[in-house]
Amino acid sequence: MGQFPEVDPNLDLPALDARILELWRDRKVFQRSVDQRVGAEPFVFYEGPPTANGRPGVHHVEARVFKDLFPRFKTMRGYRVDRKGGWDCHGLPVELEVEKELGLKDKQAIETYGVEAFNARCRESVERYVDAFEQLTERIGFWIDASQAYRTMDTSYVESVWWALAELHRRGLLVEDYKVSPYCPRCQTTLSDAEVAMGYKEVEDLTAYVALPATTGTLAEEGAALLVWTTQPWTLVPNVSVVVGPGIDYVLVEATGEDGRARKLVVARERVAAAVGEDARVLRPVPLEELLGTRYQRAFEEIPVSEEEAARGWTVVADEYVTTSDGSGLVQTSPAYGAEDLAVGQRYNTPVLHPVGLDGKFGPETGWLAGRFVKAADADLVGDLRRRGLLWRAETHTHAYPFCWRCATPLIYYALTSWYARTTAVKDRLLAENARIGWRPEHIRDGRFGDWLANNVDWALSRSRYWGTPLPLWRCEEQHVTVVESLADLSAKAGRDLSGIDPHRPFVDEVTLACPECGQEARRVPDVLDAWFDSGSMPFAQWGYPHTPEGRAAFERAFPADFISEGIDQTRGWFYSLLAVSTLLFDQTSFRNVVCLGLIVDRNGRKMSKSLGNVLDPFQLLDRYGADPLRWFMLASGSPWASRRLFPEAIEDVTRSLFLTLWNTYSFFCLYARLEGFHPVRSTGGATSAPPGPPTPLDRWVLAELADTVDQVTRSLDDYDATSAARRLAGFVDDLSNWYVRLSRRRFWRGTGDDADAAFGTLWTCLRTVAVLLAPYAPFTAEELWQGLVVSVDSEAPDSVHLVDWPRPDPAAADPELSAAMAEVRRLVGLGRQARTEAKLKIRQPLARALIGVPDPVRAGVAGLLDLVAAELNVKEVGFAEGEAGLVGYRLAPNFRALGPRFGRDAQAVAAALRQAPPGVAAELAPRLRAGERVELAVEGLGTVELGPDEAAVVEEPVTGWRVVRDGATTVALDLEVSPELRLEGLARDLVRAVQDLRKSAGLEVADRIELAVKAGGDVAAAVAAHRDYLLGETLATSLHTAPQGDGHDARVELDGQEVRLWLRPVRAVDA
RNA sequence: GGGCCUGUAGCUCAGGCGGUUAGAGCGCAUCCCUGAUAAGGAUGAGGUCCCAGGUUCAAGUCCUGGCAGGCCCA
Repeated sequence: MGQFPEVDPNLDLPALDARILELWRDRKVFQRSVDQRVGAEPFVFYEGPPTANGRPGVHHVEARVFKDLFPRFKTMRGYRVDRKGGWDCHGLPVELEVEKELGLKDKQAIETYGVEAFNARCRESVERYVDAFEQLTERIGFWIDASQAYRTMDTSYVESVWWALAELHRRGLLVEDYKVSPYCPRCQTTLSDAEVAMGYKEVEDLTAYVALPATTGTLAEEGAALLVWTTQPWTLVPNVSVVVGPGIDYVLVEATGEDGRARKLVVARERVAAAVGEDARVLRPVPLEELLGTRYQRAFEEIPVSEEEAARGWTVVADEYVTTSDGSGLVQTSPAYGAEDLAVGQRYNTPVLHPVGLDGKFGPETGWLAGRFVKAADADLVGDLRRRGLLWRAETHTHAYPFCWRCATPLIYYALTSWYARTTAVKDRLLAENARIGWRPEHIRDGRFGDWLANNVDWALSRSRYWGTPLPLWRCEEQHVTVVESLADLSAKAGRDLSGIDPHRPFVDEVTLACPECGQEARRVPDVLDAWFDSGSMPFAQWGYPHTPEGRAAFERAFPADFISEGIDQTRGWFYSLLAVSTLLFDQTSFRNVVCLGLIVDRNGRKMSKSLGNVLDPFQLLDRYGADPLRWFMLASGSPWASRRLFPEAIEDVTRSLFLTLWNTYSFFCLYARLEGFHPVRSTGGATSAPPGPPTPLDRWVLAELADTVDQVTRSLDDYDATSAARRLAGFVDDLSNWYVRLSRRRFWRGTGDDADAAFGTLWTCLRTVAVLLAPYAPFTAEELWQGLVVSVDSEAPDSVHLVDWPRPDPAAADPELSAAMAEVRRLVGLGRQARTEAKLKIRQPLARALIGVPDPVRAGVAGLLDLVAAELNVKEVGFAEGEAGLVGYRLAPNFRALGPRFGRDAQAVAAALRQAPPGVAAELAPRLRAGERVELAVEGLGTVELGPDEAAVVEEPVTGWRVVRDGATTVALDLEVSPELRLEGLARDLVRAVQDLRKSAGLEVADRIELAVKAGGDVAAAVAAHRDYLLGETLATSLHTAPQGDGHDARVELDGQEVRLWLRPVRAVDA
């Protein structure tokens, strides 16, 4: 058997990390931790692929640490947890990164540069950033198999996605539709709702109330105009109808405008004051029937229209979506530029004017507007309306407007054709499956995510871009669509071998097919796929399903996932795409449990962003503090799903309060275990265990706390609650260090008997178990402890903590009564210290007696621990006040839990009577209540009331003239009298202390023996004489002189008002 | 404008089912202890538990309405 290591009391975590990383590599620990569970029940984890379009930030550490914790925990619990990495490679973010690098400004520039070269650069960019992510992954100890990582750009992955689309098409769930979408004119692409959501900004826009003169009916005869409100004046150019609400009351009002001209306007009754003005005069109601079909003058007539079109448009129609929450209650429509507008246009068969180009600029048919970006034309358009007398009022209006989340260009709503996944067809199934998912936090299920699903709309999949999975759709002149589901399928349909082709643009664009229906040439639909569909397909696409037998087997083994974890922003990103894709294809959710994570923000609660300059570089933090404190911070502070403030001091705090505390305990153990030759004993089962030395109450207490910690940590982690588990574990480490070890120190010195064995054995068991519990959280520190505590002394133990089985809670060790009693003891010690502080009597001065009072339920437990109180308070004797005749008084305390329900509003009166019971009454009632009897008490306003022992608690208190300190029902009375004997004893302790200081400054080891000389007079000399053995024993002195004996270390100290001279010299080992 | 979350000490955060003394850590001040020592501990100051109503014998906790911040969506 080896020896425990020498431990450097200074903890250097970054150096420790490097050591451990090497150990893991050498011993292939990750691989073995998975392999040793061969045949075990699988626990399935899915890696949500990060988009490799930039350097990783601290938020990536957050997600990756959670993705590491639970798989490690489950592995130790006996599951087989395969962890396949993954990378999201496609999509606009990557393209934008490359555009920036190449200085390309728009799609035209990309075409000129060449799609093949552009996509090659995209591929390179992705591969470059993947490297940085892999470094971070290793550095933080995130165990995931990077060598087997799936990449959404790989051929087999693309083929799987093609299969998915083909499958949807077969089932009629992939359709093409003409639809208005949020559109970025700079990127020249539509955006998904999730993308739009990322780019809302508060802006001031010019809004206009416009008076459109009626040209038919009674309104025209009266010279009235329709008042419409728009936040986007440019949409009046392609306007084709005005919509009113069927449930809304309209009126005709007369008012004078800014230009001094009186007008008659049709407006919703509710909106008169807001839209027209307080002084508007209501002339008459306008019934809906009168309004409907009324024709009006176009606001702008730049765009030529045919007679036929003119006949179908520019009339008043009705639809439910009109509200009176703002505007005038009359809404203008331009079907190509608004989703509701298009719906109304289709319903009433209005013309569609589509004068805006893909670049967001007005086309040539718009006359003076041609070539202008629509949003930039608003001001001039309003000016033009004013000149022509059609403007009622214009004003700026602050509202949230969507901008392109990557390039910050204002989006416009724009009609294009797109391919859609018909998620609305499976909406009920989405909702039902969502109900089965274990969400952390739970409110996401019915709140944010459930609402989103309830309002589900079809998923627009088309992107008019370059670097993405090409839509596997080929179309001929006759508009017949052919769907391809693999390269083999493509080869067959194209009539030549294309199995080696890169399934990206431009290569697949060049492949043409003979249409199976009509034989004409079919060309690929040029769009690529929304990258969210790629990542949502990972459950099967990561295995190349269903194109190979191995892929099919792997998918079936690992579907659905037991656990995923990502930022809460993925609710409408990956969480949705995963659920939607798997429900469409397999009619079930692809994940059973999901832990959502909040934002990591700076110390002021602001988002970290490059522009604010408040970004923390994870690599710098790791180099400075090591991985474990950062991991712990992510896992243990606050709520994972709330945004959390991260700054260096927060990590330093973790280091100090947890890791340094643990490290001190560990180095303390190793120091004395080496010194005293302690070895854990191997039991027959092969595992080492604590020796069976008789445990002290303190030993039993700490083992009970340990058992409770194992139990609670296990339960919490089973429940995906990392934070509660971490708090319990940190609490135990604190208890172990600052209570168990502190009170047990002397047992580790010169201790070879049963008591020392029990102490060493207990501490070793605790530290060893902490190492195991800590392993999923802080894999580096846990490993270091395991190596030192176990591997160094037991060659047959697992050679890594990460190969160890998770500890089972030990119900036999749990002891809630002892825990409660010890908590009370700690409260007593705190009160005793307070008494000493107030009396200015330092702990080193022994005192004769203390009397205590504690609540009845813990009394028996505390009785067995009184020596701990005595030792901590340096008091000779501690006793309950009860036995001391004349030294005890009683109070009665109300128990509201019992009194409240029984007495209702009189409970307060009963409580007061109890509290104010005179000492004599309390003294008489107390013993009877304790004996379980019911007693009678006079209560003002109620007469005599009978109370049971559960309704009134007895509090006993010392009533001496001593220093008394109280906290609730806990009381300590200290006898402050210092007798001459106690004084000498105190001086002896002072002297010991001074000698120890000298030993320390002389550089002696803790076990060195010394010759000692003390030159002093008066009481100090008397103290030396009276406590000679104590003095020698405490200072490891073999002889005591009254004067220096030659060379040595000496010091002068002042004790008891006089100078004392100390001298010492180490004794050679042979002399001892 | 809507949905959800959050609001407790100077700072970061705990506070099952409502129960009468609201806690911890950090920071600050004053001390103590020291054979874990470039550690450890104690005591103290510091709180209208965001505000206003309500329910209740009893509200940090439950309800309603506000306010502020965050996230998501219009």
